[in-house]
Amino acid sequence: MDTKNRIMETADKLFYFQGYQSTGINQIIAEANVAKGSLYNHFPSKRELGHAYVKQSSEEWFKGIEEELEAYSDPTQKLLAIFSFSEKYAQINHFNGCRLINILTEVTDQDDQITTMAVAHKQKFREFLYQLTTKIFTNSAQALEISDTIYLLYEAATVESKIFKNKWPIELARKNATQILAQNQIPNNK
Amino acid sequence: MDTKNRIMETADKLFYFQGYQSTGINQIIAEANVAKGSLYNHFPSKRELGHAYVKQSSEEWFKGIEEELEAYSDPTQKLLAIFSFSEKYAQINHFNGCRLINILTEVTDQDDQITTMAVAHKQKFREFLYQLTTKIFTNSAQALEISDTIYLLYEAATVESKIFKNKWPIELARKNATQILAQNQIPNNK
DNA sequence: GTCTATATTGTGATAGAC
DNA sequence: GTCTATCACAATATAGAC
Repeated sequence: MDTKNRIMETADKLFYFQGYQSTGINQIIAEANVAKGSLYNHFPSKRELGHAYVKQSSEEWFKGIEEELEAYSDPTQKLLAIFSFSEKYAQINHFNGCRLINILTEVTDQDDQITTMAVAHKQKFREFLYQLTTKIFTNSAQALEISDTIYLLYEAATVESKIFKNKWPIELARKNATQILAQNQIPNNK
Repeated sequence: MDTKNRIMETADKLFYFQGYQSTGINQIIAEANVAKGSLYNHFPSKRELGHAYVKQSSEEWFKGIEEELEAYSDPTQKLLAIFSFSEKYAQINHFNGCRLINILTEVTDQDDQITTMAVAHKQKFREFLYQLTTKIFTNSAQALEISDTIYLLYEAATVESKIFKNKWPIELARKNATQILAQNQIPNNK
């Protein structure tokens, strides 16, 4: 593997599992077996490496979600499949939560590009859910309310499964999302 | 105000708004107008100051919740009042989220006392909600499912209002919690 | 208890040889 | 492009005067 990829892989592991602020350049170059000069050749600063990490984290996450949803054609099933992805993601990542939320919490500067990119990622996810939901509910206000509720449930599932190191929040979020979609989808034929 | 309180007040402000890892001892003593020796007289290490911060954050939060709920006697109204508290807390704190979740994300060591205390805080909140919910639903399994769902909604509201710097997640969480309680509370008289 | 001064280690970043 | 060596500065923590 080439130098840049070794740096990125090590940075991803350390930024995510050890924390962005708690991880120094020295540790990254040591574990990636790269000289300090080489790192600064590819990334002019730690912040720029952070930007690359955030960009990659977002892209990989959406890639994973889209692959998971590919298996379904029904929008309701697609919407519920996000919780299956959440469970897989959590298991692979030892219940360490969302890369974007984690770094957003660590970088408190609102004007920092890391913050901007993380918020944009979440906004993109909300819109992704809304697009799926409008295929089920034609009323756009109702669709937005339902898609954002599913968004809240998904996010809570991620954060709380990290806190408790357990998948119960994901299961419960999925159950609630299922009920919400079932309640609203078919009008009561009385 | 005495030295210890000045340290605690400054530490609270900086740990919460600037971040625990991003805040150094030097900045705390400078802004609190205290000498380094004085800080280390009261707190033997930064970690111990962190423990005190977490303990105080948890106590203040529960105090705020309990004061908010005092106004109501009906358990359903009490449960919904947590979202009114959330809104007040968010507004006072400039949508900076939960002190416990934030520091939990920054301190990645699972064995650290800060982590343990933050998880215990969340567990205590879950039990608090469960106790209120059992007053409405006698079936304990159903009560747990409903109380944990409200817990998830509350947590998502806090985290997402921090991300978007907006109260819409709190309003939406409250609306969903209202529906869940209404749907289950009164059996359909057909 | 509070202060000044200092010790020690680690940080992000740079210069220049190869 | 990658390396070694080194910079200036900030981190946590300690020693000892008052």
